[in-house]
Amino acid sequence: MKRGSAPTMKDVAREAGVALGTVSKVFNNGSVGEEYRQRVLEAAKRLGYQVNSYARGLKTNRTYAVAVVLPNIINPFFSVLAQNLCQALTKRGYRMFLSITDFDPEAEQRYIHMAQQNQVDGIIGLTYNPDLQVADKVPFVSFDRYVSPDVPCVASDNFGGGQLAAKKLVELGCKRLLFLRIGSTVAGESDKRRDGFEAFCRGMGVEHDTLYLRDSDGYGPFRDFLQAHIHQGRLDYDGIFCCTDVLTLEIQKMLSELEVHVPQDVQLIGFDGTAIHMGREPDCSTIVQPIPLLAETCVDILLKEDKSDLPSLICLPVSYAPGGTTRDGA
Amino acid sequence: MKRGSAPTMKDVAREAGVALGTVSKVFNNGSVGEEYRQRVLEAAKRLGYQVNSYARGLKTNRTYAVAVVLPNIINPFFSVLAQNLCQALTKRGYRMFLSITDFDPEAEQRYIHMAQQNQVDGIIGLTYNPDLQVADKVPFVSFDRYVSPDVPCVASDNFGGGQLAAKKLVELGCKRLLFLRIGSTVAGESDKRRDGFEAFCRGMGVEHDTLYLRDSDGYGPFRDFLQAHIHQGRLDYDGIFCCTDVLTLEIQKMLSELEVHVPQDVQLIGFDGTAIHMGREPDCSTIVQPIPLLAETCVDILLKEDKSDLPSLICLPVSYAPGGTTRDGA
DNA sequence: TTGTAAGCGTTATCAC
DNA sequence: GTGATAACGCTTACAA
Repeated sequence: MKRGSAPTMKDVAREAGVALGTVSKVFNNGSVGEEYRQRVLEAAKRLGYQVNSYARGLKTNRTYAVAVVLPNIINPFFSVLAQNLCQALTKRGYRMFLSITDFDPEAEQRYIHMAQQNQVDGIIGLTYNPDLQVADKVPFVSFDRYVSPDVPCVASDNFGGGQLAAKKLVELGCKRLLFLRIGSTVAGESDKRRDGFEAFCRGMGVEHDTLYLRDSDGYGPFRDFLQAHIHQGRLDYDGIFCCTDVLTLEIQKMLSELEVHVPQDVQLIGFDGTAIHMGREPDCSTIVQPIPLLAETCVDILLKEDKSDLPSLICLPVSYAPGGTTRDGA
Repeated sequence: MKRGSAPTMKDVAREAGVALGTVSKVFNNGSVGEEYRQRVLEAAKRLGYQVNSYARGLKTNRTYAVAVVLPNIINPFFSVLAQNLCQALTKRGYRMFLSITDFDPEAEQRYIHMAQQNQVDGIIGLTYNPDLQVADKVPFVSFDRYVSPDVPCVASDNFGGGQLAAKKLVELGCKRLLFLRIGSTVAGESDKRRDGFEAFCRGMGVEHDTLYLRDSDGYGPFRDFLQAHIHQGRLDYDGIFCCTDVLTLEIQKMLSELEVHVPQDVQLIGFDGTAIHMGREPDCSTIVQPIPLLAETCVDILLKEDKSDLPSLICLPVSYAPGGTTRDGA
């Protein structure tokens, strides 16, 4: 053993007085005589030996590492997702190598490239690059976004969630509904929240409007819209479905400034339910995404050996949770 | 090139009609004739070649990967820290491999082991295992916790922060102060928040009390304590320093239920200021930890070539930010 | 400047 | 069941 550098299998073999191959077998659950196995294990412990996973990876082409590419982990939804992905991977003996893109399409592409170069066993990505190039050499699962026909996409049942939100509001007595959304210009699964909402309203003949903003617009237009729809102190709408919980809180704040009372004058339902997965009470009444299940599903699909019959879209069920912004007691 | 598997340098060499070593030099900025370089680059592009970093790592013993070990990334402080660490590492050409311990000392030890086995170039850990074993083979930087004499620890100036909080409250007119803390039983740098607070109060002759809970106690005792210290509708204290912003919000909620008004009747200062690093308004008046700087510092120290003159504790400066729970306008 | 060849620490294939 | 030996894809002397 060269001084200063870590011990290798060779060192262990010499220390234990066995052949190199025998040591390898011990660390790979091969069949080895019990006496030899003990000798090897003891020698390894004496030397403080650890398998060099890079050498192993070079040989086996499996690295037990998965790259996760996310816009950030500051947004609670992303951080809870990241945490659940990490745990799901760990449970299966994989390590998570995390990249933060800050919504930059070029960074997304760069990280995907890097990940491939680093021989990861797979990539899970939540990306906004409409023409993302992903080599089909390494398995890829996309979260909430369609990438290409052979890239499976995992998402919540956004359409169903939109329907559910509208249905709940109607059940809670609302007569005139509003859908509020702010987000990326890039098309994604979550756009279907609106589709589901409108489908339900149309189907039931419920009056409804929609305000659809892009991130760059900021919240200002929401305030203007709400203000313009207050007549004699009353808001024209008695039920609002917001595309995220974060937006719901923001709208609630605006309404409070406009002296419209939640949930007496108007009831609010958001989307995500992240707080629930953080062990907290929900911040608002909301459609809950099954984040732990989403994470497990991403990982399962990614690591599935048989890539032949991959579905191209997997929608997971959402649920409703009251949280103070509707008139169904928490 | 064997069909189905990725192209290697050998394939590129053959395709370009040059020797293997030449290809290697091209990808390592060695000196290669311009004509050869072009030939190699083109051949590489044609084949879609990417350097296999595992093979490279095996040879060079540098993997450009750093393990980050955190209790979770759901707590906003940790998630902002993780994000900043990730960015600091990326900036320097390193990848972040994240482990979530959920405060489990055994998991901490396990991940440290794993990280070493995976030949990372270093480990940054925020751990609660009082007798963590970390091989001195791989560089380790500890966040907020003393591990051993030769493991550098990076933390905010918690003592100074405690003093600053007390000083601010006194400047804002408080006469009788209270320090509230809940946290781990494991000793850490953040315990010094109390020390600094008390040192200031003693030095200035300010009346003060302290309530020091462990996580397992829950928030209940705080409520009892506050209730017991309300006489004729007035709280005995007019200034409270809470050990985190999360606790501050919790206390604020309790006080509101007890009909004590913040900041009129009592002023609150928290610790962390995480919201500021998320681009939000602070949730409460607070002592702000310089999270981006903390992350940069961890990474700088970890990757420092010359390990000879490592300080054992690096304290970074904190600052005060008003946020509505004190009587200095936001 | 370019090519050759010897490893890096494993795993895997064989003879034994 | 055990032990040589040849890869794996790359870097790096060293020779040409």
